[in-house]
Amino acid sequence: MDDVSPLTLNRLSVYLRCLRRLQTEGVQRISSQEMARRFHLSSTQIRKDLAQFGEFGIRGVGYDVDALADSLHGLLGLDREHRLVVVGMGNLGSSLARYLGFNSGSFHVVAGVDKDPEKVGREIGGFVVRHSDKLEQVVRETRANIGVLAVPAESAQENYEALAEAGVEAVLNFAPARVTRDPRVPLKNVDLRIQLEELAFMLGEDGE
Amino acid sequence: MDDVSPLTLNRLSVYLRCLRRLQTEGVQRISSQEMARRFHLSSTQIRKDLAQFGEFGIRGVGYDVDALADSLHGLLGLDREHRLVVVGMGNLGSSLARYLGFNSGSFHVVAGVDKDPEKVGREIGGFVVRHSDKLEQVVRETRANIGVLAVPAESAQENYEALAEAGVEAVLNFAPARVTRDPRVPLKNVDLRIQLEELAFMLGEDGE
DNA sequence: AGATGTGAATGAGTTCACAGCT
DNA sequence: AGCTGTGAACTCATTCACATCT
Repeated sequence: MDDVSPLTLNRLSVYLRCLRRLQTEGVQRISSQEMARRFHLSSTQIRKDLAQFGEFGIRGVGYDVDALADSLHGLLGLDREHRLVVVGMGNLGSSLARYLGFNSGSFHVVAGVDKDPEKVGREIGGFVVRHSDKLEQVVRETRANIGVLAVPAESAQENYEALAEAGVEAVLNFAPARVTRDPRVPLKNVDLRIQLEELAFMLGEDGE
Repeated sequence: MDDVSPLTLNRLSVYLRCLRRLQTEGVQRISSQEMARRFHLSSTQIRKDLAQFGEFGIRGVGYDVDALADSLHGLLGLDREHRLVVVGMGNLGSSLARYLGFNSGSFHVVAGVDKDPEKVGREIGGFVVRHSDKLEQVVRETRANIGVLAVPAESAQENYEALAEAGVEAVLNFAPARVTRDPRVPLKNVDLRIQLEELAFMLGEDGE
């Protein structure tokens, strides 16, 4: 299993979501074409994407919805429980803690830290905010394995490093900043402003 | 100006952010190489990306930071004011309203609606929540031009259509659902679960 | 000299077309 | 007959290499 492009990976998540929906509708088998039609995907691409990980279908028939959903679930690492620690409990951070906390499934927010003593001690989304100085200890105690960066752009780098140091295995960065990666700690950026700016550009382009 | 790939577009946003940072540091001129080095980008790519929109640099010298920032700012449509209406004022929606409200710049959250009468009337992030039935009226009154979908997956489609109907020019979708596009109303999906699942996969892959 | 802007070369990602299984 | 899985063709994106300008 060489390495998988982020594009493929995103699509696998999408496929899983589509399959979940089919499950709720009681669909048991589906062909790539039918799935493509229903969810506006490409049937060839579905097959190519899946082919990277094995043969999940039955020729002449299609895919078993439950079986494929289970396979993708496992593939994406969702059979492990993932424990998130949020760094920066400002507006964005506390919103994320509350929001992601609900989403349960395989992801749970287990801790939050902030360097502002004012915020330390508050209870948000099922845990008590701790001070950033205690990050390493917090990670150890809660066995958090994913860090969520919700700090201002200026302090993104240092907090990423602190998370890496504290022992998390991956970081999701919401700060609008380019962070230099530690090769051992995968990083994904989620930048809301970029998304908005992309939309803004589209508006300008073709007029109404 | 044919049409621009989303990848290029995202990078333009990144470049703009880098330039803003250079401005705060008082840097007046920068070469593509220096910029690439500082922010972990590719110098060729910077030049190729910019070349799609004109000639912004001075050969032998580099780019004027202020001038280039202004150009990108305009290119991305940030000299217009964009007015956002949030649909679905649950956990995610109200968080977004508060968060995006702060981020000022060219984007302002001017309204929010929800179909739950319980939520109608609350004040969040500078406006009073209105009922979803009034969406068209709200859009007209506030001159909102971008819709933000923060509803459950099941109702994403109908609310996208309602937004299109009500006259917004583009939609940012936070619901984890595949929405069928209206060709007149550009749609961008932001799916936090996909991001988390991508990270989860990376963890599984290489072990620690 | 030094940096931009750009055709040409390479690489990545997607689609086509069909062999092969059920 | 119908649908999967996949090499081959194609399209899109990135990188290279250099002519061009200050």
